[in-house]
Amino acid sequence: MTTTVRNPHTPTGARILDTASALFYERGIRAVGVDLIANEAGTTKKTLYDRFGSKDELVAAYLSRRAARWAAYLTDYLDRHATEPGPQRVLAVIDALEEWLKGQDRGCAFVNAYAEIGGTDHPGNAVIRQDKQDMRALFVRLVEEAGIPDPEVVGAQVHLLYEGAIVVRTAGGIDEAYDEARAAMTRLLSR
Amino acid sequence: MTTTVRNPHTPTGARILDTASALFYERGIRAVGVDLIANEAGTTKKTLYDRFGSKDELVAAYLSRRAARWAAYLTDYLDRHATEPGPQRVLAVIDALEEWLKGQDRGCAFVNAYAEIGGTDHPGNAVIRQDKQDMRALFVRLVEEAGIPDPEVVGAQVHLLYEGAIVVRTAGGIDEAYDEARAAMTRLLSR
DNA sequence: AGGGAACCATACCGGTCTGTATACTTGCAG
DNA sequence: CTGCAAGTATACAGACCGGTATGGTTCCCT
Repeated sequence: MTTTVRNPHTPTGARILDTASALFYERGIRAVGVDLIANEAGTTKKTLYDRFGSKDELVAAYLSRRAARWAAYLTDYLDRHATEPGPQRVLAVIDALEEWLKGQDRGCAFVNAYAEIGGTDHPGNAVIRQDKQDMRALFVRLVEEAGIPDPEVVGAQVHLLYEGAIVVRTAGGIDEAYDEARAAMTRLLSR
Repeated sequence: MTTTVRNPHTPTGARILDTASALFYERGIRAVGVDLIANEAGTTKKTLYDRFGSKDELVAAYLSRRAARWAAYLTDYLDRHATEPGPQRVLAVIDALEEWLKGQDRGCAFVNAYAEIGGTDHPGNAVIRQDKQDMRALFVRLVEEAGIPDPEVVGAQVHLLYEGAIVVRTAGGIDEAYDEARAAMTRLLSR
């Protein structure tokens, strides 16, 4: 009897996840079928299910990896563009976001995923919630390191501006959202 | 030859729209099929298509009516709870939102719809964009009536907090989001 | 009287959905 | 050399998708 431990970390598994990630983000989760993913990845549904077990778990893997990639991108960006603690380092999160989403109009992958799976028992929901809490914690930490009073309060408020800016920019089609967020953050971080 | 002008404003048409609205909001657009809508509304697909022409147009009708209802609800709420112009009337928009979404976890219908149809030529996209622009214009007007300088700038900033609060509250599961938004708005509206 | 809007019931269309089954090949590690 | 993970190819299951076709009934307005 062989227990066939599911291991997505194979060359084809990686190709499947890459393809699925691009399609899920670009078109939405329900809009993309496993047949399409397998074809575009140059493999078969059999292998997809051998690697990921179900579409839901593939979706969860997509969200997890996107969260990890964004975290890595953001950390790197901050270290390269705003080394010193201070308000500028908080604002630089918006710079990183703008760069990360440049030329795209699909907004936040987690907000989009929540629209499709929120309120269900889908394994992706934990990832979504975690991403928002992580972003909040990051803002609190940056505000604290900037030596600003009440970092818990101010960090949370700045986080709201960050999330609002993505929504307004993408769903609202308002290009100035990022600039507005930086200006509002500057006010909240002052004194 | 009869030109059969499509008119959704019939008793059954209203029932279809009511049913579809509840299902679309609760489960998402692609997750709900026209068969289910017709059954739940106690009618047939034939009548659904006679009234609305296509699923896309039914979705657009759902979004349009939700925008109209929220606008009416908000106007009424403000007139009853914060008659006088001033910062309190701006904050009351969050009160109204909290009441409007009370006991629900599906957040903003327009953000959710954008996640599923954004970037396509779906007729609902115009409604989504319009809703965000209307909310922005409302905030600018309320800030202006409050006698606060730079209402265009401050109104836009307050709008970011509003949109951010919905996302953080629902997708992030953070209950304090509304309180945080009111506190941040108070700071942006001061002096 | 008659025309048409509104509605119900049912069946069908081609396609897509997630997921499984069967059977085979390749390459590597003990 | 053998056992197994990883992969390909193809077919199928059963449900559901949006949308159309056919045919009939009720009721109102002219």
